[in-house]
Amino acid sequence: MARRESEHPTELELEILKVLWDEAPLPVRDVRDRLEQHAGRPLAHSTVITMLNIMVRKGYLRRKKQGKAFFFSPKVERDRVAGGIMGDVLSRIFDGSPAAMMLNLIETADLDADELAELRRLISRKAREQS
Amino acid sequence: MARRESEHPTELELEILKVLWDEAPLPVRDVRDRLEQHAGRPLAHSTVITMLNIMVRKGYLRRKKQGKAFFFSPKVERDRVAGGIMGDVLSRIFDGSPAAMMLNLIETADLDADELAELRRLISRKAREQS
DNA sequence: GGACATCATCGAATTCATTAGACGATGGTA
DNA sequence: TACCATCGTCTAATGAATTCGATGATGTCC
Repeated sequence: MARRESEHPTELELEILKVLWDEAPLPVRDVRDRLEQHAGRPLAHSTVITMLNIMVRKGYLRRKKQGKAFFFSPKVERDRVAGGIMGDVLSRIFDGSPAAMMLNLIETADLDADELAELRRLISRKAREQS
Repeated sequence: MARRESEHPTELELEILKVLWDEAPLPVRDVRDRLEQHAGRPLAHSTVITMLNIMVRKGYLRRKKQGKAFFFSPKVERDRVAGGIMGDVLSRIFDGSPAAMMLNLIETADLDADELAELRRLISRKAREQS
């Protein structure tokens, strides 16, 4: 046996999603251009089509014919994908402890005073919402 | 062409690291047992050996002969691996914005008041350290 | 010493992710 | 209409991750 299909977008899939979250629907050619510009990823036209079709099959994208070409749009929300990946990291790396994850974040990411203040603000707001 | 080797431990590699972070050095047989017990991952003996050797090659583990069998130990620290993965997610998913990452964490992970309070405490402490 | 249990090496099979060329369809244009 | 630019499908190659059997080396015990 071997590995099962990943339950989250793979790296290239994520790059493509980011392109389409920024702007959609887009035809293959434009996706290809933006991948090269923004992600520094020069790919053959057919490579991009293949990826896009796979992503449609996986349910990440939808496609619709406009004129003679297909246009692609995200079918999954950015926050949902991010949340899925975060939840995965949370359980797999930090054994489900948000505090451990957060601690690692504030130690690893090199945060300045403003950023720390903003994080604290976010937490306070969340705490108020809950009570 | 195809994908380059992952710069972080893969899923199975991470399971193995977790076993060895808990207790090391361990011989293959014990690693295998713990993978089955803790991670619900029943693998053939040779499979585990293969993985362990790959991980030695990648620099994740070191091995030493004790008696007739090899014993394996982590060569990378838990915090460093976690930090590497977090940094990767931070840049790839959240475009390098810790605040965005944090926001997602506190929205996604279902945190109670105590946990929120602890997170705030962590941030305050970090802020004090910096000033 | 010989049988049996242990342990590691090697090679190989599978599957997913990535990459792209060959080829055919289609529509516009000279 | 004949040619060219576009666009999509299909097929296939490569490599990483995972999985394990066959095989051989090395002890241990009676």
